[in-house]
Amino acid sequence: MENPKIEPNTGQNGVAQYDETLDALFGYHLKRAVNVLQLDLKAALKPFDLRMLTYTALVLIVDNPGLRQSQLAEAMDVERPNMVVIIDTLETRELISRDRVPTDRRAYALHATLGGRRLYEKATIAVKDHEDRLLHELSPEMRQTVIAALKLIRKVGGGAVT
Amino acid sequence: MENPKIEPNTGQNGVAQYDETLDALFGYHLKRAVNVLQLDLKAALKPFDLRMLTYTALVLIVDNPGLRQSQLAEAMDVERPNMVVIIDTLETRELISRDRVPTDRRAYALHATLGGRRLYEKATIAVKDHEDRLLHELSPEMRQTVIAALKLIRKVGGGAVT
DNA sequence: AAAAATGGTTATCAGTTATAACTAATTATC
DNA sequence: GATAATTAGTTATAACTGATAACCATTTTT
Repeated sequence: MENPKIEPNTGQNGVAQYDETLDALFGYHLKRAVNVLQLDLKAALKPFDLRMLTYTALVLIVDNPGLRQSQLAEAMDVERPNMVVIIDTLETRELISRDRVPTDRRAYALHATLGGRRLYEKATIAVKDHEDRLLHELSPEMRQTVIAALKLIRKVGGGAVT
Repeated sequence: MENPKIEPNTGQNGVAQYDETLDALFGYHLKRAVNVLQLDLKAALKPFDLRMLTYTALVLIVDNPGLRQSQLAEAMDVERPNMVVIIDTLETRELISRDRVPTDRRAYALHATLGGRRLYEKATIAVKDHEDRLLHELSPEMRQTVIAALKLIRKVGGGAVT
């Protein structure tokens, strides 16, 4: 009872690599895998000076020209105040523009600039490369199953999934 | 080209629910599902005044009595300085104790108290309930496939997976 | 016209994550 | 055996993410 259970299964530094309780949790595995993916994604986006949030925002703006900030915030599940700084950095770098909407002078319509679209293209290629690299061991059927499972989780817990 | 692509597929507030570029990314789906799970897990742990990090630390300490802080930090992929505050909160609540190691007077051996073990039991039941709730639509085979896929990702990107 | 709601902003705060610099103690090196 | 290098834990600090309250300007509702 005194010796850590980890002993029979230790990493290079004698450090715990396995825990029965955590291993039994689905969410634990999900979180660890996401950590791995995010670390690599972060590195993949670094050359473009983009972070996950700024990349996602750029993608949504390129794909949905004229989007309002509040729509973008809702789509990204980010609070409106936090959206402001994300948009600010993209606008400062002249990747997007905030254009006044004539019909509603409170709102801004977001548009990607030419530079924004170019960066989007290059960054998206890098992101796809990153995914190919990390997922190459997963068969297409496996990927499909996983994505289906993830959508089910979202449906149960988070509301509508399209 | 002006109208946001979201128009044909909008949520209750006319907000983007779908984006082709993001939808094509495995990591995007993974992240969204994790967000849903974590939100629910957070709520499940709240009655015990535990957060994900403090719960995980408690679990590892209960399951591996005598663990050192640095081992715990490495197991949790947390920097040592950040581990200190996590351990502090658990110790302040008398869920664990820091015991000096006679053979190495620099180190602390971490042990759960009786109260810590009891909270562990109750919290773990709540966490399992939470998972049952959110994963009930996933068949056992599906769960197995997903976990296998997640382990493959970790193997490719993050080093050893046990 | 007044009240309520919406779009965006500012300020602020809690939580997570990372780094540098430090003390005390151990291990390695000469 | 003394000195140097390493290790365990700590403190302080900073950047990033995430959430809330309060505010202005402008619509929309009543």
